[in-house]
This record gives sequence, C-alpha cells and structure tokens, in this order.
Amino acid sequence: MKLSRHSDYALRAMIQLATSGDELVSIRHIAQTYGISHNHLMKIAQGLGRAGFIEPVRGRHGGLRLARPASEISLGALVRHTEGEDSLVDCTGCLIAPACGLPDVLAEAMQAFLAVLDGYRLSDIANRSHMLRALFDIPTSAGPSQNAADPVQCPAD
Amino acid sequence: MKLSRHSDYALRAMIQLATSGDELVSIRHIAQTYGISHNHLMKIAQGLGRAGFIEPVRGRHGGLRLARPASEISLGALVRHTEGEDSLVDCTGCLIAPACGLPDVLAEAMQAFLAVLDGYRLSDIANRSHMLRALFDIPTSAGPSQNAADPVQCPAD
DNA sequence: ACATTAGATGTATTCCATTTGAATGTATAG
DNA sequence: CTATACATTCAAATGGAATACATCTAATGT
Repeated sequence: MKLSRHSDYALRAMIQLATSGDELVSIRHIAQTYGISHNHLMKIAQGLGRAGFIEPVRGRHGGLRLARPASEISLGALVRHTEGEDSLVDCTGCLIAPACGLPDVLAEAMQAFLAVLDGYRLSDIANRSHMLRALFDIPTSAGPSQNAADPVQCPAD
Repeated sequence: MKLSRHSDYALRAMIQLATSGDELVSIRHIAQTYGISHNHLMKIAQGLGRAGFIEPVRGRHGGLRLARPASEISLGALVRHTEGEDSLVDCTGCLIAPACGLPDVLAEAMQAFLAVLDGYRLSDIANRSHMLRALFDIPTSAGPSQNAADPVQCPAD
C-alpha cells in the first residue's frame, strides 16, 4: 500500500511550484532540488500540464508555474490524476465475482480515502511558506540567500 | 493504486474458508478454485496462520479453517496484515520533509480508508452463502453436486 | 511400523511494472 | 541564428512480486 513514485514526485513538484508563487521554475531545477530523475520528472510535468494543473512556458527563461492558485487545487484531484481511479482489485476471471461483495466494499473505502484528500488544498500542504521558501532557497524581499543558482543539496543523498 | 495480489489472494482464500464453515479446505483446493499458484498461496496461508486468522491442520486429511468465526474477523484487520501499515510515501532524504504537511494528510486519508474496512466483517462479504457455496461446489444437505473432487473451473481462464 | 498425504520452509528463477536513460523534435527569448 | 527549455518517443535497467522446484516435518490410515 504505497503511492507510486510518480505520485510522490508530482506532489513534490506541485508543492515547490506553489511555494514559488508566480515565478517560473524549470523542471531541471525541481529535479535537482529533490535529487530525482530529470527525464522522469519531465513526463510527470507533461501529464500535469495536460491535466491543467500547471502551465508550461517554453523558451529561454521558461519553466513551470501553477495554472491555478494553490488554494483552488485539491489534493484529491491530484492523486486521482496521478494514481488513476481504477478499482483496487482485478476481478476478471475470478470464479466468485458474481457473488463477491468485496469490490463494493473496497470502492467505498477508496472513496473515503479520496474524500479526505478532497478536503485539503495544495495551499494547506504548502502552508509553512517561510520554512519551505528557505528550504527551496527562494530569495525573499527581506533577505535573499547568497547563492540562488545552486540550491541546497539533500544531505541524506 | 492497487491492492497487491498477495492481499487479493488472501481475501479470496478467507472468503472460501468462511463459506466452507467448519470443514477443512486444503491449500491445493483453494489454489485450484481460483487458478492461482499453489506455492504462492502456501506462503500467504502461512502468514494468515501466524497472524491468527486461520488454523492449519496437518496430516492426511488436513487443510485450513478459520481460527475465529467469520463474524469476528474484520476486513480492516485483514488488509492491515496483508498490506502492512507503513506510510504511503517514503520521505527519507526528502529536502522539504521538516516543513512538509503531506505525510500527515496521507496518514489521515489512509486511516479513513481502513476505518471503512474496519466496519465490515468477513461474514458481510461472504453473505451470499448459497451462491458462493454453489460456486465453490460445496455439497449441501439438500442436494450435493455430482462431482465434488473436481471443482468448477474458471471459464475465463 | 510404513506409506501416504498435506502443510512448512527455503531457494532460485521468471516475470512484470516502474523507473531511469538517451536521443530527437519543437518552441521561444535574446 | 543560437542557446535554452519543454515535448515526445524508444530503449535499457532496476526492483519487487509471483512462480516453480526441492526438501522437510507432521499427522493419518492401513
């Protein structure tokens, strides 16, 4: 019972974009932040773009930004997109499928799971803005950090 | 977002055992019923036995039976056992872990998921007893089927 | 006692999905 | 025109799950 890394990375990227406000953030930058595969993140970003969560900007100083305010993006919608909504079990070819009550129960449980996520917005996750901005090394009006080009590296990696 | 086949098979086996009442059912028989791997099911049965869900009986006419009545076994406990209770995401090494609110939200959603399953018992799933007994080809007092040695085969397999 | 049956355990191999990597195309700012 | 960054496709690799094989232990019927 684990979220795929696909979902994991998508959520992380969205958090970073939410924290970065209107500024464009390149895929490369996000990948470097978390120390994850650049190519993989590209595909994830592609999917997020097609689904209307983010807006890609091409060209020299391009990058990604949220297509809508973080307060209007629910986590449920995100997870639904990255994980898919298909059933938890595959009953094709199961002998007892016609009499089995399991799929219904599992669907109900899944619905409860997503209902909780529907109750949270991206802005709720990224609410500790100052802490996150510091971790992302985003310069603020008060006091920008000394080296914005090379973001903090993950110590455990 | 799928249940592992491990969980799937465990649930199916438990349903068959619940439907079979006090009678012993061999692992081989269950495997043949669903057309799944005998050896794999053995390991799953092992785990179920160790966890106290089923009671294995060795020897010539041995087999498996439920350790407790089906009405006292909750689906939540079963899924918790087969899927494990660890977190949905692995945050070790994630840069923003200290400020990230995601794990809490996911844990809450997971809890809601399991809470639904906790509300159902194995007996609720196997409630259509007569249909299931027919599918499992279990002889009844009224009219036993003609060939109890060779159970019905899955048509789609 | 002995053979038979069924579960218990361990190892190894196969299989599949996810993840990653590489190469190429497309668009845009300067 | 060129450098940069996203878009797309294909192929390799990694890791976990599922399966197969081999062997052992325990209980039962003869």
